[in-house]
Amino acid sequence: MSLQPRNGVWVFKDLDPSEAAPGVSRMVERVVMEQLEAIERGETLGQKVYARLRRALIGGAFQPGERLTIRSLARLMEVSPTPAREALNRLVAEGALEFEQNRTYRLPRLYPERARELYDIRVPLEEMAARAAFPHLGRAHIDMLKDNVVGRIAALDRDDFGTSLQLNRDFIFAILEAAQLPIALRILESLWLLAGPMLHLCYPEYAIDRIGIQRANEQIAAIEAGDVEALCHALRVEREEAATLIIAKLERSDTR
Amino acid sequence: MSLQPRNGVWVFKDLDPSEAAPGVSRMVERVVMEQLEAIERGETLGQKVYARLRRALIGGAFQPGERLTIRSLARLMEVSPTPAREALNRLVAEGALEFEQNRTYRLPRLYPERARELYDIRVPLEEMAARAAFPHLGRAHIDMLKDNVVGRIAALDRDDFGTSLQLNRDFIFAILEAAQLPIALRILESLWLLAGPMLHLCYPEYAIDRIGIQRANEQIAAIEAGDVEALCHALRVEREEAATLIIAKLERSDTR
DNA sequence: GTATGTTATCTGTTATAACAAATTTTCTGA
DNA sequence: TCAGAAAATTTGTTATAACAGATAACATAC
Repeated sequence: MSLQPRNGVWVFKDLDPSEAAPGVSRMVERVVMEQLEAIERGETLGQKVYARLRRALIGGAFQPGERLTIRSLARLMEVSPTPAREALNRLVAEGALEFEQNRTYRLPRLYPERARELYDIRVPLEEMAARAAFPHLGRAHIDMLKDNVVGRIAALDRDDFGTSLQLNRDFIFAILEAAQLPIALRILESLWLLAGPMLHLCYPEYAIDRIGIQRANEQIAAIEAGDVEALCHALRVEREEAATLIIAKLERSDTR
Repeated sequence: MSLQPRNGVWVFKDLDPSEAAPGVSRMVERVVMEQLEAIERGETLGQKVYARLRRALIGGAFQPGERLTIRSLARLMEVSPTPAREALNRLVAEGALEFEQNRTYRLPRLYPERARELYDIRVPLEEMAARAAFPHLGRAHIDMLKDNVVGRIAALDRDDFGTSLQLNRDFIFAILEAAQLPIALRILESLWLLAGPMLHLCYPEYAIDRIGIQRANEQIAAIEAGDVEALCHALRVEREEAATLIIAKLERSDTR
């Protein structure tokens, strides 16, 4: 498993065949070790592959429209095809990958309509969750959110967009998790996964003028003031701004 | 694969061990046939098992909290554990099954909070979809919906609650599909699957006074009148009535 | 050079065997 | 009769082999 930076993103994609067969006994040994390690923490290999692949997808490690194969993923993760296939199937079930007619796994292409739909779903769902979360948001949450914004500003100051995006995600889900709605949370997490490649596509551009920071501060202020409507309004505005930016970007680069 | 009626529902659940081993060669032969058959229509065995199991779950074939095992499902469907496990994992990814700490598959228990959450998610999502669908709803759709209601009344007249519930589902999704939002549709289908066992739990009770028919007619009238707000209002009212009934029922029978 | 047919490789799918952990059953001792 | 230990069974997990279909590479014929 070798990770490499590509276009400023951490990517693990080099399927160099030269390192594919480094002695079977050595490989089996390593697999067994990983297996034990995974079992130690109660995680199956399939879950581990899924988690890694998910992180890679959010991180923008793969190109939209790119094809993924069971065996290459298995080689990459140093497991057998079985858990690799399991991870791919789970991502297909979530909509993060597409399973085509000819039985190939592929990253969805990014069309403007897809971005539009994603936000049309997220906005009402997140608003519902925010309303449910509101009574549970106390001093501890507010402090955490403020720290989060401080961290984001610091990250932006040093052009660390990866950390900034991660903190952006943490901010949103800190609120959503407070709603204590497990089904909604699962859906929203899968929607974040679907949005991942898009966000990554134009995040520096979005973050550069720090409009997101401003919206975050508005949301914090609304929570402190006990104003649900203001929170929902700031939330809607932020998402709509992001959606507009992404859709515009996709429309410019839409070759279909 | 033997189906049997239980509590008025079609169930395939008898795992009588006596019919488990009807001669290996005979079984292999049948599996190969099924395999060829599945490939003919471009469907994998895993997809077939998934589709059947999904239908069974919606139909109320399993009790909430009931445990499912890979091998018993495999025996039941006359396939190997691999596609059976694939189907179970896919249902876990959708939230229709729970995967517990001790690595067992189990149907979620029905608590009032779960029903409440399900409707809190469905209502804003379906309203969004209905608004998106509205411009596409023409004469053909209206006629289809009217036919649907006629069929539902006829089904209720002969106490055919299974058909009535199926037509209820068709009515809802006829509108939702018109929105042409693939991601939203996928989510709403999985939510319908999650709601399946609940609906089935108290459907006759809900259908008996035909309040659903009344709401359906209101929705049709709203579409004919070109009144989006009226459509969404009728939709919200219908879902809220159903939610109230289900939650009340679950609270009465909640042993936790 | 282009088209066509053939071979080789790669693809996903599935059944199977082996393994460890959990569960159930059985046996044993009081 | 009951508690507890031991054996047997069942569980999910994973690697592997075999298979059919799809794709690619290559050679052959025009």
